[in-house]
Amino acid sequence: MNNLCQSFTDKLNKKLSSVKRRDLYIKRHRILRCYTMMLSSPPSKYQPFQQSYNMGSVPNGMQPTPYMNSMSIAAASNQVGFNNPVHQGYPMNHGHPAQMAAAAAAAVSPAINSPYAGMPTGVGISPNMALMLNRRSDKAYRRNYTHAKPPYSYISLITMALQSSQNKMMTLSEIYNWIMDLFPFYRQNQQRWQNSIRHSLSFNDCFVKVPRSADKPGKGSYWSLHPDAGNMFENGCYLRRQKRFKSDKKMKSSPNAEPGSPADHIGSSSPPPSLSNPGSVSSIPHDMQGSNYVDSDSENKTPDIAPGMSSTPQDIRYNQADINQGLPMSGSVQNENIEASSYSNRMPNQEHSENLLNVQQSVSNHDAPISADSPASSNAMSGLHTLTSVNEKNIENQQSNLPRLHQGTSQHPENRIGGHQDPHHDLYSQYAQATAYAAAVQQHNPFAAVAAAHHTFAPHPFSISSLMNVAEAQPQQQHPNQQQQSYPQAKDLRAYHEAVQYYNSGMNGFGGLVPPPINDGMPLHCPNTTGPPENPGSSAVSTPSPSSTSSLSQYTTAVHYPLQHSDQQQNDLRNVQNLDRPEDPAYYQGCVQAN
DNA sequence: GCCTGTTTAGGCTTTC
DNA sequence: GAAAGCCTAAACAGGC
Repeated sequence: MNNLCQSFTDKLNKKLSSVKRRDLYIKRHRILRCYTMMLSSPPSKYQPFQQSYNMGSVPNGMQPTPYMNSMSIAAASNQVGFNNPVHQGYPMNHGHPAQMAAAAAAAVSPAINSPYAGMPTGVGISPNMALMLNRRSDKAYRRNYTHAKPPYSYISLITMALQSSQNKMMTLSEIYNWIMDLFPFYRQNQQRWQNSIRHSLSFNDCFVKVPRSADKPGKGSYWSLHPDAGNMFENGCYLRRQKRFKSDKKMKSSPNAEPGSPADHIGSSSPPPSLSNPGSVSSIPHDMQGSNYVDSDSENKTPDIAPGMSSTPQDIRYNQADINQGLPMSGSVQNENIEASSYSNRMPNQEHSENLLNVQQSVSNHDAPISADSPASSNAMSGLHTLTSVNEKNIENQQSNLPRLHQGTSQHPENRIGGHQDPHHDLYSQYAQATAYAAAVQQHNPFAAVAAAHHTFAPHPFSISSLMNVAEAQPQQQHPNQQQQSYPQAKDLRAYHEAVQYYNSGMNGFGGLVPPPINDGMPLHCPNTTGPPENPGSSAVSTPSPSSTSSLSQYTTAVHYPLQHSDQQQNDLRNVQNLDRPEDPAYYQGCVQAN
């Protein structure tokens, strides 16, 4: 009996072992096929990665440094993931040289040790995969993504920097620092790219020079974005402009510009108000500025919009200029500033903007809560009630648009991700915003209403909002022995890495196939099969943290959502990945890595 | 001298 | 193939 049991157990174990081996083989085979296809198409020379140097070699006549030697060590450890320290002295995770070995070892277990742990987008890579990649003669694939050139153009970088600035303007050196702070790649060869930055600033009409104020002496002028250039990167995706901005004439005072408005200070010697009051500028989230799913003729309509959900650049400019004029984002409530926001050439939505101003001003001081009985609160609620009817209509519009979220593949040019359009993102984001705003209004909560109006829901993953929010969400730890660096807080590069993957994914029209969702060699497991919310208007709308799994899954969805591929390509993708996943974004909510 | 800003030129890639 | 967008290099001028 014992022998029988033992025999049975042995057979069972053998069978299980066989099954495991077979499963492992299948998994590896799938992965191999995926990457074989992905790598089979020769990368374009235009892809910035090819310009980044290979590990173990010295590019562009640079002298080899200990740092580069460290990179070679990491390369020898098959570390193709993102665990490499960026630079000695930069406060990145694993950034200390003494942690090099640990970082290299961490490459085989990125889900645990990586600063990007939990990323469902396959940032890690298994030793087998790394070995496979190393077999390729093309050394470009053995690069450290941390030091790969970001996929953003210089114009994009400048735009991002300026958008991230509180004043929406920066000096040249501030732009330099911002870029170096966010992208370690640009901490080298500074002369080269900084020359290009200066060239871009001068050459492109989208950037305008703003003279310094008398009370802020210093070298160089401030640089700002041309107000009409606000939609260069339509939906907040900064990978590449859709169309170059051309100004007929160098920025002059526009007919609608009032003295003191940003436009009026271009080329003038008087300082814009934001210079003397740095905290005075609010901003409509850039991610919503370019949302252009609204009908094209909406410019001619009285905008039925919620704050921050303007449909045209003109509306945005007006709102933002209005806010810039009169709204102190910090400090006490100043009702008199409303008076300062009156324009001679009023636009149709001026009243709307003033209502928003009214609300915003009343709630802008978070340090001094406004009591329900205070004039400020009354003022806020007055403006809020005025806005309510407008927003109810807007929410209806959002709801009517939302079903397009689930319509699957669309080949309309505006829907191409490759064209930096992601209507799914825009619709969902704005619907979420409208819903949250409406809820706040219904609750007579001006604080929440303003927060909702100016909150970016699920911003474009490569927008400046995503970059900065993710960075803030993960404060960096500094080594106790580390000196204070010139870059006070190196940004988390996760969004950048996501952009890198997006760039390589082929979803932007630059070639290549979508890489499989692999993390440490294992396919992702998506437990959420509940599909899209049946009632989009329900409380299902949430506001995921940019760094949350949910948010990242939305990104994953965006990347793997085969919008612009042909049927054949989509079939190829499915065959390669053998995943048979539904195309509905909601399917991927809450994806986690399989054990 | 260094930094900032402008301009010109050439080359590459992608799109139409 | 042309046009557009982008990158890189370089020369030059002016200001600090």
